[in-house]
Amino acid sequence: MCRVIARSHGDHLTAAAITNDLQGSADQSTVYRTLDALEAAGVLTHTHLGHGPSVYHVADEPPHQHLVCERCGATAEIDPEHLAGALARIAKATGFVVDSGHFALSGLCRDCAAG
Amino acid sequence: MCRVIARSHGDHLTAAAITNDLQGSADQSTVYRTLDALEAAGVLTHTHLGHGPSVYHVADEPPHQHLVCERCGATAEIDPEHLAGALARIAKATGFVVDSGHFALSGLCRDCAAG
DNA sequence: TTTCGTGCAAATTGTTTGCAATAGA
DNA sequence: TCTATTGCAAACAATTTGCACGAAA
Repeated sequence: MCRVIARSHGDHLTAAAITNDLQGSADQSTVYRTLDALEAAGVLTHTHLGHGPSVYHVADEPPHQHLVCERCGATAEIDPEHLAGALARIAKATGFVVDSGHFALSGLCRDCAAG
Repeated sequence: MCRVIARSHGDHLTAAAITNDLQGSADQSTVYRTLDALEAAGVLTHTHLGHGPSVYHVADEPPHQHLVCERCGATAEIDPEHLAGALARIAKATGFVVDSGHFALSGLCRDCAAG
């Protein structure tokens, strides 16, 4: 299973996709348990892209902020720096340290916003 | 059911809470269907606070941005203006029109961040 | 032998759907 | 009567759990 994840470097995999890639060599509860362990160990992180399943990716990738279109499901990745100033201000005002990457920002992509 | 929602003005109710408040006078599928209809009509909106159920609130409330602590579940509401500049920049750069209120921002509250 | 990792199946949570019974226009 | 709204139960998706079995220390 680690091979599948290593091979996926740069990708965003769902637990189901991994289970599937493994073609029976590990069952879905094992996949979830392993994913949990790897995440606790700091090797992986997961992100909620929207309503569907979470996606996992290796933690040493450059940080990125996900955008998901509510209507068509299109996704984009942006530099989290875009939010840094706002999040710093929020931290100062409220004490909350926001991890903006954990949940995608949802909205409308250019096409859906235009349509 | 509309009475329950009207009475809740300013609150954030889960579908389960509404069903519960209704004490059997409407079943959970009816609640979801009504919520959908009211949302399509623009009367309500829903927000994903994190992992649990969505919360619904009347659409004419002043807009607010939710913050949820990943560790202890504490929530806070802030003025969405904090994000306006960043979101405008994102829109300009990517075409994405972000609806930051649809998903809460997750992170650590002051206490959990300190601990 | 004692412990750990795994598979399997079943439970959980939040939400949706099919369908027949019912209420309204 | 024809249509729209319900309730009920079952389906669903994503994830978690209980438990017994097999491998490994």
